[in-house]
Amino acid sequence: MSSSRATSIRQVARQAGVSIATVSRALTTPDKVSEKTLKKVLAQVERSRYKPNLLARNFRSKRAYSVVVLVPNIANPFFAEIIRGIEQVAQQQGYAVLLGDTEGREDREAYYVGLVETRQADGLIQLHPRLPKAARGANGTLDIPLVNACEYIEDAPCPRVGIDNAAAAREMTAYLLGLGHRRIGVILGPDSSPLTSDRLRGYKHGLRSAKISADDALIAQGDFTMSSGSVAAEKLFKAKQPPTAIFCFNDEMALGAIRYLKSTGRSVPQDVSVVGFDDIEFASFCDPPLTTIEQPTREIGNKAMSLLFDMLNGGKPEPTMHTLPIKLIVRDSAAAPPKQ
Amino acid sequence: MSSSRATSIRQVARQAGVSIATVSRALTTPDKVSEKTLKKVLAQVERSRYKPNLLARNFRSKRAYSVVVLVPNIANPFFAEIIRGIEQVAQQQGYAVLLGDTEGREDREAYYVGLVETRQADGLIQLHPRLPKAARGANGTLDIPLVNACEYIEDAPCPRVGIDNAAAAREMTAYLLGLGHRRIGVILGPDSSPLTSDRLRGYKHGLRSAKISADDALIAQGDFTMSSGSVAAEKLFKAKQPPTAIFCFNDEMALGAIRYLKSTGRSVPQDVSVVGFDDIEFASFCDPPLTTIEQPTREIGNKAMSLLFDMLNGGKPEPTMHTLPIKLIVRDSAAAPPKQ
DNA sequence: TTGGAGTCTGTAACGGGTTACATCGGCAAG
DNA sequence: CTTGCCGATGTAACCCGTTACAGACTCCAA
Repeated sequence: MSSSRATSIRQVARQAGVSIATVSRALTTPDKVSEKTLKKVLAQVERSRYKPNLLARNFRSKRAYSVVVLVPNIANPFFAEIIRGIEQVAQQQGYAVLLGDTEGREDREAYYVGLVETRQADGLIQLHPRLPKAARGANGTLDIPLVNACEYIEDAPCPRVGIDNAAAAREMTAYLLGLGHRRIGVILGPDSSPLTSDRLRGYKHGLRSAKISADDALIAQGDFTMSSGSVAAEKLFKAKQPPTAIFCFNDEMALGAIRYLKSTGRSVPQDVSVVGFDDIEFASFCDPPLTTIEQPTREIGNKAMSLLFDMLNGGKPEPTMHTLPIKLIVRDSAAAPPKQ
Repeated sequence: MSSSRATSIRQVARQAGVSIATVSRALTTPDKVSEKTLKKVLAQVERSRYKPNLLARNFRSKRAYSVVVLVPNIANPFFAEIIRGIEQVAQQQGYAVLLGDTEGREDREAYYVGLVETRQADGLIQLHPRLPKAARGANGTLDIPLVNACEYIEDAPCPRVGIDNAAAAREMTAYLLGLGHRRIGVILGPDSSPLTSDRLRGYKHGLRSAKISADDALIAQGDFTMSSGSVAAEKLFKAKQPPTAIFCFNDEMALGAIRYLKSTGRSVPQDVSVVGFDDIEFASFCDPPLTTIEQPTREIGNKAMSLLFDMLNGGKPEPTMHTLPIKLIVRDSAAAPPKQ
């Protein structure tokens, strides 16, 4: 709060009896300064409680040393974990993380892209499936350094990091088939999400491998919220031939589905099996503990930030996909189907 | 990505045939420029896709237009909601939010305080109960603009926003007493958290009003995690006279307690009532839906940012407490105690 | 016609660092 | 005793905006 102007490098220089260049060097490249001078300068820095003004430093170096993370909803624990991963390596590399919770609104998205365009931030990590309009340059290439995580953007000209959603869904489907299920319902994410179609493809592939044909009556739409899970489950169970297992494309919807099933007196997994996707923290604490797919959230975040860092340091923005491994977590929400 | 240097205000000025000052004025104080010139300048700005370098602007104005939010764990949905509230008004006021997830580590805390000291950020909102060492100046006053939210800091010389924890706990205790409970256990948060002692005081006050004396065997320690809730519940129920209701000082611990109780074959709320605190999103979706205290998270965030904004604009850092109202949310996890 | 007020515009200083380049001194080799 | 090299230091330009101040011009009243 002290309204007195902060000490500047010039004052420190004067009081230490050296030039400002020497002070600057003492602080940023100490090996370019003789030991004697270094000691003298650092002592004075200490004495006058000098803190370099990073606004000035960053201005000079044309870097903000911060990156924006665009996320649809920070209150979603899955995204939160990824952000922790991002922040972890950002901090190691001297970058700060600007939180860009868009709450799904495009104007906010544009606002945060604007931060990069005006150099308040150096790059952007996107957890959305959608490429911000503003980020796409005239000729189709990227205008700003951007990395895409989790939800991938179709043919975006930027690095992506995530998992093999199709393979994961196939694995889960195979697991349910292995338990003896033949009618497996799915609750999808929103249409706009490419990973929904990947997971759906994996699911269908899994069924096909077991020579089971997909049935549209077993497919319900959700939007990754718990309440949508309840609604979708209800729809599946109002059909003529309800499933014996439900594969939800995220854990929240699985929780919602379980809630609906319990409310109708069915028990999980005795009557119906329910599995999720993501392995959020609550998945292991709900009742019953959820069988699900664990995503390497930390690692996704770490990797995304590393990739962005490379781009910021001259790396080419190669549009390669970095696939990280998932793990099937077996808990108690899926079991063999009830005997007829 | 374009490595070509960005267009500067000088180029725009030259190409528009005016001085740099005129361009600057056209963009920041358009009413100081004649209509004709304004149009000419803006046209050129448009044509050359000029974006002012905010690094330079901020440097000049000695403001970073960003604030740090220090949070112990962003993956905690309660904190996430508060951050959303902060971000909402930050954006309105032209500030960016730097995420400071400390993961409980002091070095990270110091790092983020450093961002403010070096002017990469203008102020700090703290969701921790602890005042960062670095923030406290020589004479006990604050060195940096700081606002404290949720968890308050004892005698910190800064504005605080939160709820009346004692009153909330008293209300919840009264509710349980009203249902007929006489042996009400509590699961506390960590000792370091002042709000734990406030809630405990409210609980005891509630009991006293009903002429019930507190029993230390009914008090168990937790740390706000789900697993600690399970452990604490176990401790309470291994005692000679277990409680008929448990008041957990947050929802996660309540979920953990419920999980333990179910694992021992007890049902909630028929055998034991369990209530929480915070009203996180999962509270309404667990089984049974949790009776709890709703905190006005959005509003806490909004208010905290407004207060910080005022401080940054010359307001005095008055150490006043801003108390926001809570609401008792009755769901299905508490009922009358079983008849003996 | 002149003075003065008011509007618009331009010149240039400024902010607080970094860094290219120049300078200086010491020391070893010739 | 030079010369040359090298490490340490200083000088000053530079980054890109904002803004104080001054100058030019218009318009109107005296």
